[in-house]
Order: sequence, then structure tokens, then C-alpha cells
Amino acid sequence: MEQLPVLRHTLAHILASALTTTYPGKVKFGTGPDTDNGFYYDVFFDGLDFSEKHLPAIEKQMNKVIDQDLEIKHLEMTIDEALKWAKKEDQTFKVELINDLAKEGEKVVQLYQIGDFTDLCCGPHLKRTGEVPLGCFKLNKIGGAYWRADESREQMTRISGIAFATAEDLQAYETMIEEAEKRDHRKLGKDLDLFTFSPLVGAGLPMFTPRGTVLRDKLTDYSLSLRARHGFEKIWTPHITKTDLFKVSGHWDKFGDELFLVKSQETSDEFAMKPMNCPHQIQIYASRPRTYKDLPIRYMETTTDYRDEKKGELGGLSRVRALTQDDSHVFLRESQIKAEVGVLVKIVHELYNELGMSSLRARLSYRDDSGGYLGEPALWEKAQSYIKELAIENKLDYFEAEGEAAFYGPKIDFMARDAIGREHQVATIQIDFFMAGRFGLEFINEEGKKETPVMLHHATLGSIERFLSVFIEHTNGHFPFWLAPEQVRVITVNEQANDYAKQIAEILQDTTLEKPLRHNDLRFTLDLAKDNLSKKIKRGAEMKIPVMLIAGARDAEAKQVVARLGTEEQTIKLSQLAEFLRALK
RNA sequence: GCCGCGAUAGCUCAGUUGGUAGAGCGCAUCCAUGGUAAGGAUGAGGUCUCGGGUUCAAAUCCCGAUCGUGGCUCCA
Repeated sequence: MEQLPVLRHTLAHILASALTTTYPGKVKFGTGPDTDNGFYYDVFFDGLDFSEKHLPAIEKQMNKVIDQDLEIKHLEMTIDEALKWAKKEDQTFKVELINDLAKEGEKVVQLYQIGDFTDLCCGPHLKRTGEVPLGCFKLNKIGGAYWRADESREQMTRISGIAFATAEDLQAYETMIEEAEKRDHRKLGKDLDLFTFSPLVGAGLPMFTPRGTVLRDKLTDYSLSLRARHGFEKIWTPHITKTDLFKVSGHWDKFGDELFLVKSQETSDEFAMKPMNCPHQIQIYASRPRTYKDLPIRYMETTTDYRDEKKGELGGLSRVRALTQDDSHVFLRESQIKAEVGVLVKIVHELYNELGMSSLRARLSYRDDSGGYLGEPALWEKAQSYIKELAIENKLDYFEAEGEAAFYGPKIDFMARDAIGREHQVATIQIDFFMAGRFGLEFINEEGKKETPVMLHHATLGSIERFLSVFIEHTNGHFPFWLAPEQVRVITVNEQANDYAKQIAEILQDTTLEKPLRHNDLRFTLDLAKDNLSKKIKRGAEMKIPVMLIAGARDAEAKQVVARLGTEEQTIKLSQLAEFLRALK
């Protein structure tokens, strides 16, 4: 067993002992494990107000226990002894845990003792509290948590701490967190004027400003043209739809309470805002007879879905109620699955390489035994074995996760690592043996007989909103040149240079960035304000404009500009300006 | 949805024990015509999120709603 988890787990128990000392007889303990960066203990306070402001006192008490260098004793009890102990201490959650252990056939349970405090726990722990390194931990937050992660059970208070092997490691972690806060997409969205929310519009319904819309459009255009190059055809589908569609697809049963319902005053039909797009794309497939010669049929769109997410689940752009997907579906024969998934994997890699997020891991998302999945287990076995074979064939850096599948099939979910080391779920490729059958899709095979196609579901960026939340934080708002909302700002040294700046503007106006996928006119502005140069540069830097062109009398005379990229500067002749800009990434 | 926390100027925030609101930045005007991350002066800006309640008196205390936020649960 590694040392760090042992240290963290021990701290969870020291936390529990500190709580017992501070609030004798008022704390019921749930579970207290170690986590990726520390530990927590879920506790239930008996009629006690506990808030963040009580944390320092608890932390102090923990340090006292550490200073005392108490022995951490390992005890064993029979089930009966343990139950007696837990009941005497009125530890109702521990009683439940012990009973469960008994049901699993355990005869003996493990306990640990720190001073007077005893706790049910399978260990391992440090030998003495004094082994905890000085200044290596901090209690950092409290929150709610359901007992046994079950919504219908008691609401516990989760007291969390962070802990590392040394005080320096703890400091480094805190610095990383500060860095993450600085680049929080919600803050940058405001600072860089990308998107906004309004209480009148509602929670989880972002509006994108002109600048933010440039980002969205450039990203989705890129995704569309990338897929078009691989044979996808763009389609369009409406945003409201009779609920019947989702009753056939199975979404009504699975997600009915998360649909926004729409009432018609004209007919008795019940409508809903579409929460996803597969059933619509299926209707396009179903609109004509298909033969094996048509397959694979590849549809794509960029479209907005609406989901009535629970309020507490919303947050910035990461989780919204109006989410835009760059969604694709492929209808194909089973024999075509491997080649086609290979193409989708290629698309994913190409896009994330272009966006500077080339470190991708693949999560192979399988079903579990919890139910709620469509179709026959045997078909699931087949679909999942395709997923795994494809991960290996395509040399993906993969790991497997049960219970992460969609209700209609297993997935390859791509996790991108960002600039400060965090992983985020982005693209997805899904194999679906069921949906086509539910809608009675078919094609005519070589023998003139009807066959049901297989479906692949795919999103490259995923939800544009969530992708933006990741990408804004990954780049810290320093977008690649082709995506920057404002690519170039011309800055004058003083008003005498205004005419010269307008000459430069004419050149910029005529500059087209003739690159594949970047065919657009340059996005630039002029800063002709009367402020001094320093201030204008500061303003441009704050907006993270990739290129500032500085123009003064000197430059006018020499027919040049000073191009400032970040803090680097170079002098460019006007005759070479367009070429210079075209060379930027 | 559940357990907490919060909402004061366009932004970031201060506001003592309840007594009609402040700063910095930004904005406007004027001065300064300044060559690389804040030039100077003056001024405008607030139904203290909304709705109830307590009180002689509420930004401040209580209740509710909305929105945000830290967790939990969920994510087609």
C-alpha cells in the first residue's frame, strides 16, 4: 500500500476523533476515505449547526492529536461485539455497516483506536499520529452528501481536507488551484466578453456575445468541414417534436422528467423540446427505401438540444439547459463498423490536435447490472467487444468503466487533458445495435432481403458549451489566431497617426486568410482613442488580442508597423503585412 | 432536486451594535500629443436582486422567490 493514501486515510480518522472531542455525543459517523488529493469524512450532526467557520477549530484539534503522538491501535471484534460497541456509542450508520458486513459473511470486523476514539475501519493506518508530517494537510470545505450516495437516504455533512506527503506538496497543490481559479471560464467569459446569463432568461441558458459567437461558429464550422471531408452530409432537424418520437426511441421512459414540454393551442398532440437528435436523424434515414449500396449513410448537424437539468447540476457553460451538439449518426452494416469507427477516431484526433489538446485518453464505457438498458445482453456483449477491439486496433490509450454506457449502447468517450493537468470528457463514439430496430429501419441486402442497420452515434466537440468551458480554461483565453474573436487591433501612438491607421485598415480589410478551414476575412479593430500608448497596449493585452499593430508617425514615414505578439515585437513592412498575418497559426 | 454559502455602481469589492450608501477600475468631459502593461483634473452612475414580515426606523434581522456558488445525486 502506498504511503500517501494511508496518510490521507489516517487524517480522516484524526478528523473524526477531533470532531468527537469537540462535539461529544453529537456526531454520527458515516464513512471517511482518502481521495485523489486528500480525504473526507461524511458525518451526521445531531441538531448541531456546523459551517465553514468551525473548520479552523477542528483543524487545530486535529493538530493537537498529531502533537500528542498517540498510538493508533488496531482492534478486532466479532460481529456481536462490534454491534454492541456501535449501539452503545449510538453510531447508527456504523450499525448499518456492521450488519452489511455480517450479511457478506464476515465473522470479524476491524476497528482502529486513536486515544479514546474508536472507529470501524479496515485500515490501514499510520502507527502513530505523530507520523503525520508537519503542515501537510488542511480542511478546505464542507458540503452535503447522501448516505451511501443514495438520494433517498439521509443527507450527511461532508467535511473535506487536502493532504500531501509534505507541506511543499500541499503548497504546490494550492498554487495549482489558484491558477485554475484565475482561468475559470466563468470569469474569463465575463472579462473577455464571450457570454452572459440573465435571471430573466433563466438558469442554464447562456447567451453568446458577438465575440463568443465567433468562437462558437469557428469551432462548429471546423467540426462540420472536418466531417464533410470524411463523407458526412449536413442535415437539419426541428427543435420541437411530438413526444411520440421519444416514446418510440425509449428516451421518454428513461429521461421523461427532464424534457421541456411544449403545449400546442391548436392540436391535442403533446410536444417537447428535443433533448437529443438521434430519433430525428433516424426519421431522415427512414424517409426513403435504402439498399446496402447506400451504406454507410452519414448525417451530421450542429443543433441545440434542451434538457430540464436539475438546478443544482448547472454551472457556467459546463452544464446548461440549452446545449449545442456537433452531432453525427452513421447507419451501416455490422461489417462496416470497424472501418467507420476508425474514421471517427481519426476525426477526433485531427480536431484535438488542431486545438492543441492532443493528450487524449479513451474511456470504454460499458453497461453494468443496474438495469435500464435496451435490448439483449448478448448484443451488448458483442457491441462491447467491438468497442474494446477498436480501442486496441486504433492504439487508443484506454481504460474501461462499467456503468458509463448510454442506455442504447457502449461508448468510447474521449477525455482530454488540459494545460493544467485536468481531464475533461469531450468527444464520444457509440455503437448502437438497438435504436434502428426500435424504429423499424431497414435496408435491402444483396439477396433482396430486408436487414436492420447498425447505428453509430458520434459527437466531436461534444456539447459546444461544455467544450468551450474546457477550451477557455485550457487556453486561459489565449485562443489560437484562427479562433480569436478579435485577431488584430491597430493601435495608434497619437491622433496624428489616425490617417495612417486607416490606411492599414484598408490592407487588413482586403486580407483573406486563404487557408483550408480558415477561409474568412480578418477580424480586426482600430483603437484610435486619445489614450496614451501604454494604456492601449494594456487594454489589448487584457482582452488577449493575439496581434497588436502599433502605428505612429515614424512608422507612417517608413511604411511599416510594429507587430506585437504577446510580448514579442517585430517591425513589418506594409507590403508584407498580409503575408505576415497569413502565416499566423 | 437535496445539504450549505452568497447577491451592494458596468466590473471587483468595503459598509461597525438596525439610523436614507463608499473605494478602485471602467465610463463621460476637459487638460496633456504621449513610442510599449494604469498621464492629470472634474463629473455622472445605486428601488442595496425581487416580494412579504418585524421595527419609530431595514442594505443590515426573519420568511419566501429568483439567480449565482461549494458539495451530493444525475448527465441521452
